[in-house]
Amino acid sequence: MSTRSYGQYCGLARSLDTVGDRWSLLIVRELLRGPMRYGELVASLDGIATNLLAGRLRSLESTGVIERRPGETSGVVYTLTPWGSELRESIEALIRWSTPLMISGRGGDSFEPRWLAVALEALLRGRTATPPAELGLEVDGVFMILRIDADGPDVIVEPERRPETIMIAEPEAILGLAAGALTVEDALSMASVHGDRRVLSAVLGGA
Amino acid sequence: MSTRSYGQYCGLARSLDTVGDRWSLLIVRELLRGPMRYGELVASLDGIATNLLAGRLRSLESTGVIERRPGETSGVVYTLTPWGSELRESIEALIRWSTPLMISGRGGDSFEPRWLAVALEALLRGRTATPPAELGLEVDGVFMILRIDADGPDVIVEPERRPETIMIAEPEAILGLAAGALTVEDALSMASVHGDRRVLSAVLGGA
DNA sequence: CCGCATCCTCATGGATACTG
DNA sequence: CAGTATCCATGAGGATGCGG
Repeated sequence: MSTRSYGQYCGLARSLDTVGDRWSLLIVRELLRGPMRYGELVASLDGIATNLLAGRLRSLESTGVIERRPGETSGVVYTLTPWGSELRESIEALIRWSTPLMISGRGGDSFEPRWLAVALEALLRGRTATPPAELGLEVDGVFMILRIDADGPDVIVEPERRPETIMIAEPEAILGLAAGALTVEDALSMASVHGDRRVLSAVLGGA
Repeated sequence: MSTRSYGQYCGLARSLDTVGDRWSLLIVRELLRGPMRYGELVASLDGIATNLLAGRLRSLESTGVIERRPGETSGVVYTLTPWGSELRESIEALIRWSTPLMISGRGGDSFEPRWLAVALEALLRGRTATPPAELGLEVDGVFMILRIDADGPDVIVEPERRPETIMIAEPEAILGLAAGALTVEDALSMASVHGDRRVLSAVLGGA
């Protein structure tokens, strides 16, 4: 379908032959948080042409990165294969690398809380806590829980319940804190916190 | 110059805005092993149009990924900035992900020993050895030393001296062994080894 | 020479309309 | 809702020219 192969017997080149075209990795990013329908992908990847999305989905399916499945109720849903899920490592590495690009601010770009969930897990990967610590986050009107326990970080978007400590902030403040580019004091000056601020430090602050 | 921005306030999208166009990450891969001249890049990235290479180099320089410097004797050399070097993590993750794409064999693709050096470091990252273990590799007529010590793996291409144990093989056999997709016996049947085979197991074989 | 810039052709991406 | 079909804009690939 799309890309010409680089024709190089090199792992990077072959990876890029597979997921290197425009939009492909963003599609995988969306599916990292669970199966999605075609329409949801169109909505989330604002601006993608529908023919391009259809082409990418077919290409990713043919290379074994994603699978088409009958939906629970109707239609089809797209999901990552086990090998496709292993792209999480690469995607998280690129997200960590992007820190200087992100702390410069949102500008006029669009924003989805789901992207923040992926980014927080990437930035906090390797961090563990016993006993588990939970922090509520309200961003762009969407509520989520960031939990760190012995298994590492995990973000739940739109959970049923709400933890005691809650931070209401712009994505910049939360990302800056998680990336270590902002002190807790700086972040607090850009946010509103209810509950115990020590929880905030414990979860999002430096080690 | 090139890419349209995705317009998303997401670390992955912003990373791809910066290094996501065709050839960009392959240029970074080349520079991971040291500064290179324009002509060397043209030769190594077989198939890249010269105007494209010039454009990518300008773009990568303007975003702070690489730097132009006066060469030791004459001309200019391109080198990674510290931030650019941090792409190693992402590139190595993509290389590890490519394992299924690589063990299928070389096909008609071109091959550079330098790419194997990067791949071996990616696949063996995290592995350490005390005392240090050294294995010589001869691939495509090029000699290299793979050394694993307390700091992790390191590959030297075209070294001065030669270690005692040397494996002469196709890249597929070496990669398959390093990736754990081949047993030592299988790899041996595809290769010729001089010296102590236990060194081969210790360096390239499973833990 | 080496380090690009120009020119031309064609494949790919982008926007929108349309259909099973 | 889940895509195709169509048409235009842009970027990639290849050959060649040119200045320091």
